[in-house]
Amino acid sequence: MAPRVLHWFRTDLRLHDAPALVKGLELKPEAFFPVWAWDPYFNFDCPVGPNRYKFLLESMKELDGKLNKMGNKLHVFRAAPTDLFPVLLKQWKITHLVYERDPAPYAIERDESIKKIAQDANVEVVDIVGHTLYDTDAVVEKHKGEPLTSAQALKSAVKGMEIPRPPQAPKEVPKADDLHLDAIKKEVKHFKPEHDVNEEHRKGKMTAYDSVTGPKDSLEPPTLAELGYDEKEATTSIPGGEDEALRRLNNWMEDKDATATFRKPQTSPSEYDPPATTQLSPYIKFGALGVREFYWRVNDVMDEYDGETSSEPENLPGQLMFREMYFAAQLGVGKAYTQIRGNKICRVIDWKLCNAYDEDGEQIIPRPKGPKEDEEMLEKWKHGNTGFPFLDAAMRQLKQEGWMHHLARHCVAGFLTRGQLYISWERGAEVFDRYLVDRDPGSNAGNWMWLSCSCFFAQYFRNYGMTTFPAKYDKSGKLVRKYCPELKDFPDKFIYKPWEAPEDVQKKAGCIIGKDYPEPMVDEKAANKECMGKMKEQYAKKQYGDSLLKRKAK
DNA sequence: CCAACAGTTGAAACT
DNA sequence: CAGTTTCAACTGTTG
Repeated sequence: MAPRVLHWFRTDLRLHDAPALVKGLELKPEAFFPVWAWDPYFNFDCPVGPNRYKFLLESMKELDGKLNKMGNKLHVFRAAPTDLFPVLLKQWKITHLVYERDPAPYAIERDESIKKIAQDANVEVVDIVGHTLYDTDAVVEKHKGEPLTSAQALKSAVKGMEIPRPPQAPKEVPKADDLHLDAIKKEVKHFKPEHDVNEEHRKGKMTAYDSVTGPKDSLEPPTLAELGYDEKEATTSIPGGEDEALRRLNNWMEDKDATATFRKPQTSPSEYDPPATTQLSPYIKFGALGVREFYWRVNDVMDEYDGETSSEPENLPGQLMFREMYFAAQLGVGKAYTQIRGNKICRVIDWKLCNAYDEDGEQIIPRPKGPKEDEEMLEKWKHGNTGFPFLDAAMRQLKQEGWMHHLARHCVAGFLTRGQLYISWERGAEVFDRYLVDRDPGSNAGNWMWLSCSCFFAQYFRNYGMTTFPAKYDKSGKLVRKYCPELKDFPDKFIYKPWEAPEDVQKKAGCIIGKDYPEPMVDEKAANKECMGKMKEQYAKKQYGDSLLKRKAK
């Protein structure tokens, strides 16, 4: 029987460096069906703001356009994959289901179900590594099945493993044939949400799931309006799509000095136009940029470079290695990786506003509110109203652009958790999940554990100064002047600490502290001292998240 | 087993 | 006075 291939796009919205796509095409299918399942899980169980949707939709649209030129299209269905695939496989007489492997816990569980469905339908599943540089399963196996928690451990584990060169982008794809949409519409279960963690974004009516095939059987992705989101709130200036990803990559690679001598800790978090880092993370997240393409392009530039190059972990390949490490940590821990409870690598600290669980150990969604005072502190942090200009600028940039420089993420994360507010990193990760365009559960939860000294990093007495840290990179307060415009006329001297400016300076700047911009919400030094004392106590317990489960079992 | 060391900082004490 | 060095509430990895 001639192969009939369903290519399931998930982490690979691209044609270049697409090993799974190439593999499917090598089967020489008589019919080829590119599919995207608009999965309710990502819409109702994961926090997601308008910017990430905008970026995703642009990336999907561009890929769809490229497939159109080759006489095909990206067929978007609005259903849970487990409801959708049994029907598609049958109606389209699929012989091979092909996809790029996704090493996140939700994806693994989902794909296991899909594999069973495929097996029952006598369909061969072809899953190919491509979202990561290394095969994450192999990395964790090499580490005796344990999660990896250091760059060094990753280095040892991947010794001898090759990173393949990316394959060429296909120039043509076979056509799909009869879609049998009427039968599909009849057979696929209609989805109704039980809960919705994104209510705060849905100002309009949510019609996205009214039909499995979309309005007029268009098989288009839902618009922001269909999701009930306000399009005006999608304010990011980072455009989605593979073309833009490659344009940005090429642009960076042309600057051989910057590429070959890149040192992350020395890049300024105050630069925003353009930023001091590559800002390629959103593209990698959705697979608009192939990570192996990025890796090899950087490597080639560094190989050919005459001068002295920077080294890991500070250089560009080193950044990608952190990503690999987080994936390998996440895979080793499993579903509990994004929370404290049940997470064996995560230190238990008596943070405020931790996740809540019912008697069966299921997380209660939405989370019941904590003490009013704590919730108010979280809100101030979330919306950039803490009274610390650099922190507020960074948080407002996050909300507006869906992106923040890595070192600014350090600064705001330190403040929320071990630095000043002593609020659980779970809350911080949730806010980042909501607003980041590049949100990836492995890297995001991983970095939050790192910054809160819950795992990966332990020197809790190394703290970020809300005024000193930004000043190290930029005395002029560029980022503050851009994202906290009410402070833009303060002199440099006071830009990170306007509350210290004398009254006449505040008047001249047209901004009275406590009226036009908030007073600092805490005494930075005093709060930090208190936090460090608590961290010392909590560290002495030497307790990890898996112990919370054991106690429960008794 | 132990020692050395690295780990995306800050502040104070130094040249 | 600007730039550099040192130490400070620790832990995990490596040899």
